[in-house]
Amino acid sequence: MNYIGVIDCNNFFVSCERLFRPDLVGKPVVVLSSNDGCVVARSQEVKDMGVPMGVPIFQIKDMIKDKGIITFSSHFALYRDISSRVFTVVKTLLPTREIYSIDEAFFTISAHSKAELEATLRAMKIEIERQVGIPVSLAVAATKTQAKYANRLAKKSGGVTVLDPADWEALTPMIPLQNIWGVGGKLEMRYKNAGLVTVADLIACPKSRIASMFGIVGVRLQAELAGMPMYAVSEVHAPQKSIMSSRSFEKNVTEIAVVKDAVAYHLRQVVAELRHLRLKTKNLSIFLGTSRHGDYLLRGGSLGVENMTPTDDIVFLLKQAFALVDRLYDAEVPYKKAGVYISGFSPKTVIQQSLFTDTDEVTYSPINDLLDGFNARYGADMVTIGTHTKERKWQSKSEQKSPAYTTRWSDLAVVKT
DNA sequence: TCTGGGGTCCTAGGACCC
DNA sequence: TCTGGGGTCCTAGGACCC
Repeated sequence: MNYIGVIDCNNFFVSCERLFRPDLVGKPVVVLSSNDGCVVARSQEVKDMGVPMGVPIFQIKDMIKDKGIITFSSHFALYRDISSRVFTVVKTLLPTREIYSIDEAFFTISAHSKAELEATLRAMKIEIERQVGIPVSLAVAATKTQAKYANRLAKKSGGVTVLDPADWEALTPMIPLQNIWGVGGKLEMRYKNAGLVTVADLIACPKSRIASMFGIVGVRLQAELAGMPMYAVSEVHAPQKSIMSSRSFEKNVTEIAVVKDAVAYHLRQVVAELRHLRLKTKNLSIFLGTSRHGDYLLRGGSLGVENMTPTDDIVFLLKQAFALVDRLYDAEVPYKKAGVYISGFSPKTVIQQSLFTDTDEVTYSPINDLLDGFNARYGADMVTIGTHTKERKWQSKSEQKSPAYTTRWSDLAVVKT
């Protein structure tokens, strides 16, 4: 029988930090979001204490102190590097796989018997852990959605779970829809209001009713849960459709100059990535956000422009981004977040001339190549363009970051013998 | 006092056309 | 005096994921 599986790293960010701090194995560890705002990864010990995912750090301050929880700021360069090591090994074991996120991949596999498959997966788990040192779980079932659920079971039962169709069918009356991949809080409520609580309920519901109440998303979910794959495992990574950069401010910001500095920073980030991918973009939008917990909740927003001719020119885009800020910015509103979003990409080599091209649009500043050179040599964003204020008043804190063990020479781990 | 960031896909509703 | 309706396209925002 053919199966679809998912492999993922256990407590990935925490496991990455522990890789270089073996003394922390068995101790309670959390990794914080940027701005050190909330918990984004928890070790098993912390999960067992009942600390939920995403909890604001200030709410568990006492617990951190009392129970000796060790905290780290997010360190994405490290996690990305470890991630690529994991997938390099995975590739040798599972040729047909689709990398889905920084810490997980789908794959296909076939086997004659359940016992044989379990033994194969177990051997893979051991091999990955031996080569990279990050603990992983593997689970397989008939579809991606079923496999994601099987993976939850794997985490509680030694890291490997195989669900054949009979296993799955027996489980469906006991699985609440809220535990299913693709069902968040809002959808769970809507299903509940329609009298659908478990996976078995959804499978038994007439397709026409699902279609009229929940649209194409509901129909696909039903099929996946019934064992008919709607989402194939695709080895080729679909080209990225958008690039975003955004960050919360440490404090509320009301000066437009500071907002513009932040927007200029994010624009430099997305354009650097765009140029690295050798792409050009048509759509540029900026967004300004307010606190999610105040009187100005609905005062943020976004605004975009579409260019007839795709571009990767920082000077041109910066001018447009600032014009968007001028239109969106409201002096009465305290902003807490800003970001830049680009989409509508085409390859850099293709010169797509529009019939209606405004000649202003195709100008290209030599500053771009200059910046690329500086960035390559001295690291991203050493040289800035479009900055109004001296300090980065908007920047967030990241006070407990681990050393760059794998991406900076000076932070290499030292082996003591 | 203090609540992440980067993605994807889908849909509701406005603008526009005839 | 009487004042349509259906289709398409686009965009902002919603919902979800990790």
